[in-house]
Amino acid sequence: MIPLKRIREETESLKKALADRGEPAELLDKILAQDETVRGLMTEVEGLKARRNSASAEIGALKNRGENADEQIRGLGDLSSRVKALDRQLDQARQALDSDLLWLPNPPHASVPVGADASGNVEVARWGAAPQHDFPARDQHDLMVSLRLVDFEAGARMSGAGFPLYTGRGARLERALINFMLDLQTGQNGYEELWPPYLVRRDAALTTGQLPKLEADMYLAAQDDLFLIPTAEVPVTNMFKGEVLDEADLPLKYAAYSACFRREAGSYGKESRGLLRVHQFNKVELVKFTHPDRSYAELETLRGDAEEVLRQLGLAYRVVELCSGDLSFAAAKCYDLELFAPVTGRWLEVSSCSNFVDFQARRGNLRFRRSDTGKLDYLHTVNGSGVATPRLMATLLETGQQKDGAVLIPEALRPYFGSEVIEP
RNA sequence: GGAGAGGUGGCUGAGCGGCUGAAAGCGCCCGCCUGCUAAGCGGGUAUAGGGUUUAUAGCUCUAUCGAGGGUUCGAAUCCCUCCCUCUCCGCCA
Repeated sequence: MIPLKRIREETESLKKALADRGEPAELLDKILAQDETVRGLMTEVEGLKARRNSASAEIGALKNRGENADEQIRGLGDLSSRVKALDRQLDQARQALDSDLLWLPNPPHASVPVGADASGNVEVARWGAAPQHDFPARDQHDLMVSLRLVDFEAGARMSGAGFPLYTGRGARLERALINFMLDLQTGQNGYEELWPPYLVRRDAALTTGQLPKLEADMYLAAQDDLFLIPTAEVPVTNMFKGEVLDEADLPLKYAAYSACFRREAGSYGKESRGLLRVHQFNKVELVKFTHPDRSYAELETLRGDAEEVLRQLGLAYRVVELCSGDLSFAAAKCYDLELFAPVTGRWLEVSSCSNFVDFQARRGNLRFRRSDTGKLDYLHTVNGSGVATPRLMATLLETGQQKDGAVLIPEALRPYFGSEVIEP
């Protein structure tokens, strides 16, 4: 949420920032016009209210002295009904304005490269090298099927395409990955572990920016009007909704495992083969509540914490800074971590590390008290996956496969998986 | 699912038609005092928005006691609807 004052004062720079995102300027103009209307009505109704209030105070004073106030009361009824009518108009105008404000995306940070779409993204780091297999290597899908790690057909039978059923060693490998990542983040990286609810209320999804714009991307449990979380970011970011934190406690760092549910409407075909794009998946999410002055520094370290997962597993990856046109709705700046899947031959996004600055904090009313001034201020939220498992498993399998059809498990994962190899 | 209680400031908690933007306590800030610490004393301390303004200073107005509606000249206080939380019972992993 962008404060109105800023929209008024920095109209032109905001228009440019939104244009960089590919967002048309009309919405901003509409908001400014509505703001004019609201303020005009406000001035009018507040003047009337001031008159009404002072007249009422006089009546109160008279009555307290036991005097008659009938004369003063007469005539105020008319004023009151005018106030009521105007108030109604004002509410309407304000509601229209507020709901439009919720559709404005976060303007990109000054450091974000300008670009129209993913082609404008900038690679900022690269690590490791994927193996060159000197045998006919299988892709992630074929490996999962032949090693019976995932039963895609059975999953589809019960839930439809995109709901993988992990079986046997596949289920164990999935569990190993989750435990490995949680231990890493809660251990050496110092995050506190959380295990959040998977269903959230509307207002929680509004905080993080899924609502109102991205409602169609989420599953809805209609009977109770609860959304299945697309990421643990949603519940975790809301854990301090409406609360006031102490400045000295910042930053707060949380690592949360959750299942994630995404409708991914309209994205089928080659992109979704195997585990490349699914409706339900597992993920360890990292969330930080930070001081406004520190959020960009915290974004860098969070990105490092997510990268650490990939490094310890010895997988080749790159870091891509998203350009303005590819940023998600709520993000001001974002790095994607992409694994290289050697057989599929593509870079696979396994994490988005974003700074949302005060955008989510304003929507969710997440505040802290400044110790120097004693004043309330919005904190900043930073989060990223650390990381999502499906493409991680896919890359792990493609990378670790051997000539004989077995898959070598990375050393860091062996204590969790309980074995160093998946035999054919 | 059934029955009851309740939602007030950073927190606890009074108030139940006008003198209440809201007692008291805690916390926090400033000052005093005590060789350190603790205690004590005095003062201050809600948020948002509009107007005015060079000003995020000041002044002023308005709103806010879960949300919305109603009664009234006037509502934290009375009435209605909804949301949420808690307790007990039932059901269930």
